[in-house]
Amino acid sequence: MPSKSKKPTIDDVARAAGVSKTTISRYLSGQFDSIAEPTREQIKKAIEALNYRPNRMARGLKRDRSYLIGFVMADIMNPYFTAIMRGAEDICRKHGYNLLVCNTDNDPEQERYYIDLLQAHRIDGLLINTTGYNNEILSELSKDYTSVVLVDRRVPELGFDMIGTDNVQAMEDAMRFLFDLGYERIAYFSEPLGHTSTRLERARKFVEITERHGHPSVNDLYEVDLQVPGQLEQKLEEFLESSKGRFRAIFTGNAVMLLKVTTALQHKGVRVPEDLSIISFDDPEWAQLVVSGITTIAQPTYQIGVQAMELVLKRIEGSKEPAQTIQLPARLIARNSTPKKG
Amino acid sequence: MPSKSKKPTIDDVARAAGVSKTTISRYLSGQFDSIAEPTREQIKKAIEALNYRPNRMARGLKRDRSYLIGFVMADIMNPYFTAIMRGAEDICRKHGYNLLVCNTDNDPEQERYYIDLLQAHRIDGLLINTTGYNNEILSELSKDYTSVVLVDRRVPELGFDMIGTDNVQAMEDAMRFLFDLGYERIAYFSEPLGHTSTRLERARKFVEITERHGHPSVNDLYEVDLQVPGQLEQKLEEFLESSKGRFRAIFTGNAVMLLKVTTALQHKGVRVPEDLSIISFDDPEWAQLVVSGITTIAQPTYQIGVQAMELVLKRIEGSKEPAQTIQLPARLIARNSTPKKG
DNA sequence: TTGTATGCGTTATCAT
DNA sequence: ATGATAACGCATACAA
Repeated sequence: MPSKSKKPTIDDVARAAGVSKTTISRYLSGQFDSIAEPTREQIKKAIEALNYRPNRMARGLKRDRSYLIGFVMADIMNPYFTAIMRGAEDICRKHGYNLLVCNTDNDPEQERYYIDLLQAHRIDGLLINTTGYNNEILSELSKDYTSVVLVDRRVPELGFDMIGTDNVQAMEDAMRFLFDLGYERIAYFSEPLGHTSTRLERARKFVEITERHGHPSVNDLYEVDLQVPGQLEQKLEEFLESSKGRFRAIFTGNAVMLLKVTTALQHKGVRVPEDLSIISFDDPEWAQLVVSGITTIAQPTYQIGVQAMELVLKRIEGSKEPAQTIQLPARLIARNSTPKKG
Repeated sequence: MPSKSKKPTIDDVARAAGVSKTTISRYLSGQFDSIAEPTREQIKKAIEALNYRPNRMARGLKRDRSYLIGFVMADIMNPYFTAIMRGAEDICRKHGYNLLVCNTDNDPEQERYYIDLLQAHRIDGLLINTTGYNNEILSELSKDYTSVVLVDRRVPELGFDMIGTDNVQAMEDAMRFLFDLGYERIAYFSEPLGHTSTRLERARKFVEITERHGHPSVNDLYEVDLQVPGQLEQKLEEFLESSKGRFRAIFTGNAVMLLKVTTALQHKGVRVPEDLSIISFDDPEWAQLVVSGITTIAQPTYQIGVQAMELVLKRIEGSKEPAQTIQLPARLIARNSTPKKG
């Protein structure tokens, strides 16, 4: 048979079952009690025989629902986002929706492009980890009936549901942990703060706590752009020099930074924890293996994904509750990279 | 204004621009030369004023094209698949398509569920890393005009395009590398072979090469189910015992196994590479950090994703070329975990 | 319990 | 260069 074997439609099924398409439609939407037993059987057989799958584009057009949910993240290769995606995907599947995954590389333009595309697909909901530079667009999106949930990064003025880690609490726990251990000098290495709420919250809290303890504060907040070759090495050297002889630690803002710092340290021949201690946000799978265990702050990534999806689904089902901001607690995992002084 | 601000349609634009919807449609599909300059301007303005986005469900219904591409993988949290996804996504975006990401956990039933759902969305193409238990379904899918490209795992009887790593060559390179170094005993640790072509190819080749060299062969092929607690530790112990005193190495089938093995070894107090050498398929970011560098076989994951997407797009555009199987070369990265004998 | 008719937002055919 | 109209596959209001 030549290639023109198009997919069967509801009309084909109706014909095969000897009833009208309305009845088929009823069957498809589960209104079994208003269908006679024998016809129900007929329909079932016809559907199986034809291997019929209702066309979601047609259904979506009619019902104004796509059963598509957008997932827009900065970097889908980053295990942090991947874990969130995994959680979101699990819930999504359970509810018969599909995930449209988009990668922005933290580029506002790419983000805009994708929001447009997703709008064209008439997504029912959107999970987004926004660059923070497309607020007006996001705001309009929500006016058009699309439920938006902010993931990881917050944008208060948008009034959307938001879910992420409790960064302030996490930072406080971590700093207290370090001070209790006797650290005299702590540097915080972050990617450029920009408009990224996560980075901003952590950095600000770091400065605040560090000042409260009479430490050099701002001077030990290092913003490094990992795209610029040599920048990390230079700032690292800067800190190592200025903190020579002190009981010191480097605190990295995420697993990417941790990997880079650890690698650079290894090249420099700096020993962890003998010469320098390390602690980091995120808990990559390899944290326990490197330098006999790196102390980390594990974020509930999977849970964030799960709850974000649950939130958006609730909105899609019509919930009109006021927007909520959920901050899940992080968990500090002490390992050998942060010993006690002495 | 209350919530009923539905999205503008092509009719709204037509009205606003003072022309018929046909003309708008022409404009949208880029047939500018058959539209007068002034009307073109009108239309442009109207579209911007209304913030109009053509509805892809409607367009899809009419043109029988969804601009959606399915991406069905065993584990979207595994960096191996993530890297592939990243490559696929990059190409996808360039062509105005969207990725529908699905996670199967290697479960045939979940795979079936998703194939169904994707069919309902009338995906134009599918990238799949199949469990190998749904061949008939996949076969029918392709009859219905859906282009399928196999990623990573092959299923010859399906006659689909396939792209992955050249496992045979990679295994040969790695084994020669080890033999040249003087290894007397090599164990291969794989996840359960099942129907997974990748695992089968590597394991078979391992046995073949090992026999050719007069080694114990099959006995040193370990299939371990990581879900079963203690199984890895037990088989590890088995090998360590039986190979005591020999110049030996463990070869792991992927990064997941490598992580587990390395962790277990660390707990056992086995030193790498003093007591035992290690080499692994995949090149996770942390490979260079652990035990002063683990020798790996890096697969061209990003490239696989790129080419897989390019293949599927070519099919969507109508290519009728015979199905091709592309095997990209892997790259052995020698590090300190595999020293020379003596 | 079942069927008829209309419309969802597009594109395509055929006119003008 | 532009427009009227008929599909695309489904859901729904209204009839019977």
